[in-house]
Amino acid sequence: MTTAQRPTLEAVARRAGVSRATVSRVVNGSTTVAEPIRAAVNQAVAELGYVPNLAARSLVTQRTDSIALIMPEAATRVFSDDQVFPGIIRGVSQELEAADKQLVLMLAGSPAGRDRVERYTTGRHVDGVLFASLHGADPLPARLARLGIPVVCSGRGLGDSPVPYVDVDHVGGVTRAVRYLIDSGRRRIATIAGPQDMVAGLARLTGYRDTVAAAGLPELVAYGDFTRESGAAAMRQLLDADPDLDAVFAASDLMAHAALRTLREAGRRVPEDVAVIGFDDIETAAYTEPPLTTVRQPILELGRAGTRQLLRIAAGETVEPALILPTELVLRASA
Amino acid sequence: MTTAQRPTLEAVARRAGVSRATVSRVVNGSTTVAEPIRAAVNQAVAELGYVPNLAARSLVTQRTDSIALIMPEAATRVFSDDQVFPGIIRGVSQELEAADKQLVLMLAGSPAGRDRVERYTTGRHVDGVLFASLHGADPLPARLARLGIPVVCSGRGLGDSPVPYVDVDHVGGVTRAVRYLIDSGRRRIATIAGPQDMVAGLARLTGYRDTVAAAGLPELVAYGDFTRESGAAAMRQLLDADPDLDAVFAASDLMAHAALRTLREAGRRVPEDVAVIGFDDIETAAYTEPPLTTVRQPILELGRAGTRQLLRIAAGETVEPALILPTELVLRASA
DNA sequence: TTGTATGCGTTATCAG
DNA sequence: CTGATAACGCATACAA
Repeated sequence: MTTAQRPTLEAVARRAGVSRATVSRVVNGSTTVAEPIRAAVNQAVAELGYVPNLAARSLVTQRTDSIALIMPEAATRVFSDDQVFPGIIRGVSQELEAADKQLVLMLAGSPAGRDRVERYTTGRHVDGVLFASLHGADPLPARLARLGIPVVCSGRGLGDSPVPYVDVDHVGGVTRAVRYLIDSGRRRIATIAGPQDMVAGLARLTGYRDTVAAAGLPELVAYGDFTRESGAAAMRQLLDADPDLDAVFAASDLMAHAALRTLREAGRRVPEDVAVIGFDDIETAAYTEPPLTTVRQPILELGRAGTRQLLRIAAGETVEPALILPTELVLRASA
Repeated sequence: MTTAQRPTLEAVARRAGVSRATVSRVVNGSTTVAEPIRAAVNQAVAELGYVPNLAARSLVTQRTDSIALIMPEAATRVFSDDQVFPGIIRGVSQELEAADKQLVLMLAGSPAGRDRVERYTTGRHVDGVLFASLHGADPLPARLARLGIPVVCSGRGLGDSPVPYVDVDHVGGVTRAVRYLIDSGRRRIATIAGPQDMVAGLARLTGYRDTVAAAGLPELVAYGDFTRESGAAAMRQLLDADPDLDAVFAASDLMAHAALRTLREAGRRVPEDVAVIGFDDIETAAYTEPPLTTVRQPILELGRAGTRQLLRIAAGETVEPALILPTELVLRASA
């Protein structure tokens, strides 16, 4: 284990026969350095394999060149089977890579984890914080914002906080889906709603309610938490409550997938007897039996957009308080 | 944007009426501090909301209290639909949380991303590096190890590098699966192999080959890359090559899922005509038509174990060069 | 047990 | 355009 001493600015300076300050200038791309000197320095850097010490740099610059992505750990469990979790991360990562910043990922599950996130972020160990899939009305984003720390929520949080957010057009997507069912002649349209402590759950339910109400149709609601198990249970409830229902909109593809099976087990044909539409457009949606009609949300873009906003704030710009990404109805065989 | 000046050790010291050194001792839990003084310091820390500056600390300690998790970006795409990606991350995250270290996630997709990873890790900006799902014979892990940087590979890399790794028992799992097919009376057992530039792809194919050979049965191989599309294509090839095959082992559940559909489209009943077994045990496996028999790998544990090994190395301990986690055959309806 | 002094590797402010 | 030199905030050897 040869802990090879890492070359410092000083070493490079000696080798190139210049001062530390000059090396620093070259390394940071200052334009006020004579060409031959710059070349000499660059050569020394290459020869020694010099890499700046980030700790030292950030001590003086007050920047860390890293941002934190906070996700409730539940998200990684609930969404383990869809693209939300990996999608957000990939989006964030892509945008960060372009900005040459690091991604510090924090999964806040336990209360201890929450504390840890709070300590870390309030401690200004990162240049900005991106929250994803917030549950309930978390006060942390607003607190960070008050401390002057750049914050963005990817997926709006509950409650009215002054924190900028990006989200997808839940209501618009659901409205299109339910209206499509209505236009296809469905009249007893049920919904499997998502968790009501998340905007994604609430907004999708609202979209359903408003649309069936506007058409003068009755509403029929059961609740799940986006998972398959909960979707199956909700579908059974719905069937019990109204054996004659002829369509169901599920607030997640996972729940829709489970509904498909539950309907089959109950002897219903999809889409002949009951039409089914989901939300997300996970990859599996194209492989269900029958393939699932669903509302696609641009999940990767959600991560990217949130990150872009965050970087802009960190750069001192001001950004629009809300950014809504479009959703799209993807027609397959289930409706 | 009130950039409230953050309190430093100095400020706490003044407030508590002691020296900086003493505050530092208390903050770092040194036992050689008199109780009343400790109390006074802790109170001052609380009142001022003091949080240590990590950059300053790591400048002097030479530690960063963070580790990097490197994943080829392809993994997040290919595995977007299964648990591998989120599972590893969750496992790593859990173990890191217990150790109070941060997770720096790097998705190395493009060549530029690779360079970035290399610069960052060789620059000793993290206390250790965990590689996941290596493709090909990446020289980076070995190079880091030579530089004295703690490294572990989660999922063994190709080639014989001296880098410690943790992996699952691919061969054992596949052997059990194929033997189960043989014991069920299947005689024309095909396989959809994974990418041959990854150990996961290679080892699973080896397990298949050895087992059918030992039983004196013919081998029938088509190749995929773990994705559904590739699985569908491979299944068609297989059917063309041997319309009478009566079983297929797919090296991933995604490919098995696609095979299920392809078989149905080809008029085969599963499991009556053709038995199907997958590998991974993703959540979707329980929801396919019919539910998929598969080899379960402990993916979360893979992340955890890798992280534990890494932390031990970083702590100066030596660890076993290889750690193999058991796999398990999960019987459902498809075989 | 506590305080003093030093240095970690950079960037930034000033002279020259 | 370049070179001293002073912070940045902390941990630690050493002295008291």
